[in-house]
Amino acid sequence: MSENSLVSVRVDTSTAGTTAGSLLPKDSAVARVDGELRDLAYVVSEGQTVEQVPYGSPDGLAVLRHSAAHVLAQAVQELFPGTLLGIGPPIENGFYYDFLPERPFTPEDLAAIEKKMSDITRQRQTFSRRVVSEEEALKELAHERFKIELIGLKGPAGEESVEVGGGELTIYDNHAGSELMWKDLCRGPHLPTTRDIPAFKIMRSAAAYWRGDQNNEQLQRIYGTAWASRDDLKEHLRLLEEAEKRDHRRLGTELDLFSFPDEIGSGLAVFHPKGGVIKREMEDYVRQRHLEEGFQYVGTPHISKEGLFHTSGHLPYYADTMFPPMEMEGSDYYLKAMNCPMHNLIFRSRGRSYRELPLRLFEFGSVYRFEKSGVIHGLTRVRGLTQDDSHSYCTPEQAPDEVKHLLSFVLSLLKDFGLDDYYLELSTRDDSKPDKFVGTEEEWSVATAVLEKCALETGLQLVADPGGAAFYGPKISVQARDAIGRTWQMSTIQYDFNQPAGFGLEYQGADGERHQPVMIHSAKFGSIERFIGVLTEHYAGAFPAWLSPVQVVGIPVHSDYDGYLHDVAARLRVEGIRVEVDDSDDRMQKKIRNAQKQKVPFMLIAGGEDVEAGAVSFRFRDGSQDNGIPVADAVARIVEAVRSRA
RNA sequence: GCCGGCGUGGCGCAGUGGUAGCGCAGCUGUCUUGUAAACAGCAGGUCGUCGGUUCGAUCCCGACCGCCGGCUCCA
Repeated sequence: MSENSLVSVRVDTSTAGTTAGSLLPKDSAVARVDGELRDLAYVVSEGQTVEQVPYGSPDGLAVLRHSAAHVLAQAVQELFPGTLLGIGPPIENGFYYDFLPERPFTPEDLAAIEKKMSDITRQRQTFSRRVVSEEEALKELAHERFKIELIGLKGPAGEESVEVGGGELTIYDNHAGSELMWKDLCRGPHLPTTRDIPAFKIMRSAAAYWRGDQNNEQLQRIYGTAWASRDDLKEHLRLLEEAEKRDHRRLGTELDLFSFPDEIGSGLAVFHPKGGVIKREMEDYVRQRHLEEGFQYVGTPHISKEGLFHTSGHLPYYADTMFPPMEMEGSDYYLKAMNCPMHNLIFRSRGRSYRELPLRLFEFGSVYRFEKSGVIHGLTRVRGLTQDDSHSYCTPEQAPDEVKHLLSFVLSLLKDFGLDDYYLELSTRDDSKPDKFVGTEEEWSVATAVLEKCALETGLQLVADPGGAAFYGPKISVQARDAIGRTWQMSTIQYDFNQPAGFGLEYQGADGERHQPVMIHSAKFGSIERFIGVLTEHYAGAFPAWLSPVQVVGIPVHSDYDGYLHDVAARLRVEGIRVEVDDSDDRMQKKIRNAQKQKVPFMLIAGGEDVEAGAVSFRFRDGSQDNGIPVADAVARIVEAVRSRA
């Protein structure tokens, strides 16, 4: 990321032997010397190129966050002697450090730790780098068993972590004056002193498995955020607050859209009338679009005898994530976790001709997945969900066109729901775990090549996801970015050569022979529930008019005009508009406030002036107004806004 | 599933070893005139569930259920 405007110095005879920092402007966090990040204290030699790495640059931020992580660890060890260190890398927006304390941290502990960190930064302790041999490192860090483990893991050059680089081992010492305050195994680089960390804040503590493996010991992780300035920190905290206001779980309650009654069970949502409106509008629209795209609407039950899921191959693989079976009349019945097996039976219900292909079946299929208790999250991770699920049965030759067809269909649908910022992900099999995937290498590479080619043709960014495939075939997924930049897996398109074989699916070809079709699985929203959750956050609850539970609220300036607005409402209602008149005893101002809080797209206000003119006055969600609009025009305007899905 | 935190009227929150309050919402009444909160009164909770400690538990302890933050996982 070396930009032209940044200072770049070539070391000559006169500057050789000085430090990198002495050649750079004050706002440099570290230096880049011949492409490598170095401490500002790095002693340069002739012929080297020294570049500035400002605090606000990506590398500068990573360094200052890493330095903040060190300060955190130092604070923790000063307050809680005996606490062992894990790792402490910079991450997006901040940093964390993992610890093994004698007892987990309390909120009070975190406050004390933050205060101690401030003390350390005020002391202007220097970070100084020291190269050590492996023997020295093992000796100095003998009491830190996690660090010892990392030293043991030190691989050849190229395999690097924040603790141990590929080449040499280094320890960073923190000095206050000449006194050694603390040290940590670290490859660096760091800011010159603890005082140079411009702004930080401790955010939360949580548990994390050592080296990310749930078979390992669980450590206590402390998360912090750190920035190049106080203002940046404030802005970050403001964004977090903003995100919290958009949280679909909160908006779901405030807007009376849905809830999760404890009595039903974890991860099982009920949609209230207002959420039901959104759900129905989405479903109606998507059903219509599927019909237009050549899909046939079908219906299947929620449960099945277990044999079906053995045939599909799901049961031996995914019994863990299915609800346990119910025994009835000598058979075990399972709640379905996927719809494809049942669609396969529809395909197989009679002989099929090549003339019917691609045969496209579609339904809103409700499935149940026993997600682990800790992963359930609002509408985005539930145990009962409805997929807008389709299966296209086609010849292998037709498969590429069908995938392309589905991709463009999916993308146009997302666009209609205001999501137009996305990238694709290609999930492939993990060759090191052949037992998790069914089918031959040949089949996988054919299927993967088809998906990859189609994905690349969209011109969208394509990200690899090795090992992320379903057991029966590779997958393209659409990762959509919402209004505040978070990404969500929405649509999926999967190429499956396995289930057609398992179910013995076949069609009669033009040659009179029987052939096996391939099937392309696709969910456009993914799950209706998740999509509603994502849309809620994307729009911060202010849904476009066509999806709004209440599209128009009539607000009389005085109760004398209730009747007039009821007449206006009736004219809207015959156009299919969801309209209410607030004829309660509240003042007009209160009614506006209520409608505003419910994020109603159109408020129609009427007083004496409007009645005389046969008009109404618009107030929009953004607070702007358009007064004295003739009723016929107002109706037309609202109808148009809804019809155009604007 | 794991670690930690939390669970008080519909919602948001106080609070205490001697069976509970506030704001909003609700109901009733009096009001209502131009773009984000009129006023008054009333009603509403066996303090998540089940055990235990105690003369006595919403408060202390345990289990379970649920929620939250992470980790792991996500066909």
